Amino acid sequence: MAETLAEPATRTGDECFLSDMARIGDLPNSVKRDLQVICRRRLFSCGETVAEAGEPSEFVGIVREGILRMQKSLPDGREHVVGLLIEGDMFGLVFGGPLHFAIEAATDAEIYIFGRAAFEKIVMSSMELDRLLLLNLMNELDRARDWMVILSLPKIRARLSGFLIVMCARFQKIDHLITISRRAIRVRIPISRPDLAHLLGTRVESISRALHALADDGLIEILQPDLVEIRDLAALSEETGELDLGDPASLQRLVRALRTAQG
Amino acid sequence: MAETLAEPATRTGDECFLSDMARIGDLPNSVKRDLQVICRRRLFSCGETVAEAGEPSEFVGIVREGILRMQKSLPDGREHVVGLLIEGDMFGLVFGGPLHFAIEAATDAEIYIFGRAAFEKIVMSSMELDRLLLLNLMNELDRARDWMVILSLPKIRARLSGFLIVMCARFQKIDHLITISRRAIRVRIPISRPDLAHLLGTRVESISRALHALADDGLIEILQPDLVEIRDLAALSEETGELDLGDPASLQRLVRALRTAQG
DNA sequence: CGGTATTTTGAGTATCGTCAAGGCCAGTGG
DNA sequence: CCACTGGCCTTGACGATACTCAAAATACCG
Repeated sequence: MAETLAEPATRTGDECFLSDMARIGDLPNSVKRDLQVICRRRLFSCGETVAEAGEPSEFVGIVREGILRMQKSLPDGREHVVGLLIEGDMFGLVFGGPLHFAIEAATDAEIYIFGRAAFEKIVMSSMELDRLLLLNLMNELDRARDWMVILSLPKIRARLSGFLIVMCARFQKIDHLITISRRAIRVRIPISRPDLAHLLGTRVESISRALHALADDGLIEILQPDLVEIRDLAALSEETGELDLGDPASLQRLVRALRTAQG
Repeated sequence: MAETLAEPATRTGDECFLSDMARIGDLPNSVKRDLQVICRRRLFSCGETVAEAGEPSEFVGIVREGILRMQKSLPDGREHVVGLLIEGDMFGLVFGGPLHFAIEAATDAEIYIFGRAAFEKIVMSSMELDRLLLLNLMNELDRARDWMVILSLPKIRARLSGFLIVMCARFQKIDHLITISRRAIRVRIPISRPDLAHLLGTRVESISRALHALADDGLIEILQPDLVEIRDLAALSEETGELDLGDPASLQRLVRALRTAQG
């Protein structure tokens, strides 16, 4: 299935593309070469299914561009978003059983795909790649726990605030999602309202109301439906009850960057 | 700190205790021997802190008996439960940075502890142990996602139902938590109401009300505050919107066991 | 038996979910 | 070029649910 549109990723002038990906650049050259050989590039357009749930996951993927959403499909037809995958994220169980959720493109996306068997072979030959997988998993686990903390906040306002903060902390490196203007941080919300509602465990209407409530109180400004400017990061953080979401250090880095831009 | 009360685990007649632990028994004998040597046994009483958040996690642990809770501590003093660890579960980041949450004993617990440096050395020498760590992490990730799905259910009744079902599915092997009587399944809730409330993202009062609401509708019976009998597992499952939580197979096993006991 | 902690119940308020309607934007076809 | 359609976001009103505060009941422990 995945092979139909796949094309070899070893194009001229792009031989070291893997080095761009988060953390993969640190691998020994021999491993990178091996990965390069089995790597295929695929494009998905928004809404397309990348991997079905319940299948043994015939490939491992790395997101090159765009956003994927992981979702559990409920028997009644509704779907529940349990996480987002962004640039540099890996997915697909490497040695495990079937996937417990589906993966779909939340935006147009570009993905690097590795056949599972071949990938596992390389993993077994490289301690470094093995370690990378382990770290990647720990990272994902941390993120899942962050979502848990956010989801268990009682009010939608607080959950939405948590979401925005996580976006800031984690998606900093994605330049077209977070931009630091002279006066504030601008966050582009990369998923639709229904998806966001599912992710935060609520309905579209509540999301809308909470967002505008935050705007009315001056914590944020809604420039476009999917583009908000954070006016008061500290207050936003207070909304969540001051939890330290994601990597506190990366938030501080953001605050520093903001001060530099202002001063 | 952990060393003060620790004692060597290599007691007479107990040399292969590690084999009892989930999945560790499958490791090659040489690895088990290596682990055995650095393993220490520690007892924690209910409420004690096993590991602080923010520390680089000086050891790796495996729960032998009892329940630990993982929690994020909020600056305002409250604490947020993000997961439970039971018999056979491993914890402690192996190659990673600092722990992002604290671990406390939710009941009296017995734990096997491995010094981190020594443990990592063994991991690096054993592909099998390395793989075990990977699988363990994937398992935890799955569980975290299950919690996410439960937490994003809108009604407390549904979340509580989800919790009970997860208890049934995952804690089956722990004999003193789940017992199958002739007519129904009995679940012992191993954590206090405040902890349960935090875990499900609500307040103690709401937990109490939801629990009694389920009881009034005949889905469960409250034998003791922390001991409920499930009268109608199917209906309980419907409350959650029919999500397939945890391992559906293990629930089916439970249902079969129940039928056997009844027939 | 008394004292403390936990659990439950109650009443009032705030929030959220639901249903319904309206506005905005993009793509389609006349 | 414009009306039409469908999807998405927003707004409003109403009922259901959950949170807050307070107090009573129960279990737990010495």
